[in-house]
Amino acid sequence: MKIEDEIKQAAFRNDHQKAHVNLIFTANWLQQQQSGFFKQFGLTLPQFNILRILRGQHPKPATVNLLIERMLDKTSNASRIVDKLEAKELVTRCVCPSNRRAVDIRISDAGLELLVRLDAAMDDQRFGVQNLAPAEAAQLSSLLDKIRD
Amino acid sequence: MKIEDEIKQAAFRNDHQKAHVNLIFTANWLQQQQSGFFKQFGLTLPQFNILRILRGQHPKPATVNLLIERMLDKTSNASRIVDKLEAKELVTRCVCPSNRRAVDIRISDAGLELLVRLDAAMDDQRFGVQNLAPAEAAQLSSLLDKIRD
DNA sequence: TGCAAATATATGTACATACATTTAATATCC
DNA sequence: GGATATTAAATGTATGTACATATATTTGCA
Repeated sequence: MKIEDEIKQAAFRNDHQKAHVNLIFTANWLQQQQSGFFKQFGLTLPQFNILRILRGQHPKPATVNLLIERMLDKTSNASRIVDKLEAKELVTRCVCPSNRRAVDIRISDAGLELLVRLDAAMDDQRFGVQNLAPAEAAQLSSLLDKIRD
Repeated sequence: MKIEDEIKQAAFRNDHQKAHVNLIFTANWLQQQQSGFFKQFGLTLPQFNILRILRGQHPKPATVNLLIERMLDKTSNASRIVDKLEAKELVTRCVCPSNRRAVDIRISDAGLELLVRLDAAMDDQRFGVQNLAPAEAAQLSSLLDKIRD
């Protein structure tokens, strides 16, 4: 659906403003699609992102600092998200032996198993970007890169 | 900067996954740019969005329902955002005379004056979408519309 | 008329975000 | 070696988000 109809607003001032609003709106739409998906597995999107980073490190540990660096949203509070994952026993946390200020965080076996199930489910799930032809997807990435220049 | 470098991740599985991650990342980046901007004026982004809707209605009142319909993020809690705006005396709220279940919300003179200052400041501010040529901005909108089909 | 359903908003709870501050451990410099 | 600065993580507070529930008002129909 065109963005004008989607948000029931009169015309935009120009193509830039329209693209801007469309970008915020669409990313939000995508995030809602996904959070509904993750909820089936008892996870939130940030929790999933952290689990995925931990799998990338596995079997090496990650510190909170490393999580913050790698997270898509750099300003969020990794420490408290790890709290929730630890409560679900999807990760382990223990003081780093070589630097007792830092904390070694590792994905647990239960966490790895959960991600396996998620991978399978995600392959079945068709998120919106699948509506684009491969060339269109590449072009979208290129336009987005330009915005952040 | 290319998205691969931005999030320090190895190659993506395909153009679709890359576009997807890029979309979430970029919209987040934009929102952070903006929320820093609005903070100078003592507002958050959702508060600004609601003020803008109220200005669009002015001098007619809006109800909470109307705000929810018009807001970009439809699931957020308009009632409590109006609480904050009311505390700053940027809006007024009173029971609708013709339907005492509903509440008439209006932007105050102080709210209108704040938006005038914001408009001026936003014209000076160059958000990322300005990096795109007009045709590119139009194409971005068209790609985003396709994703939500 | 009176009672149930629908509507408009507000409130409660859990979680996430943004940002400042605190606590503890380590590094640095004199 | 000891005071000070730096670093890593956790915590506090205010705000926003998501979703369920509560409260009040109006509507509609038996």
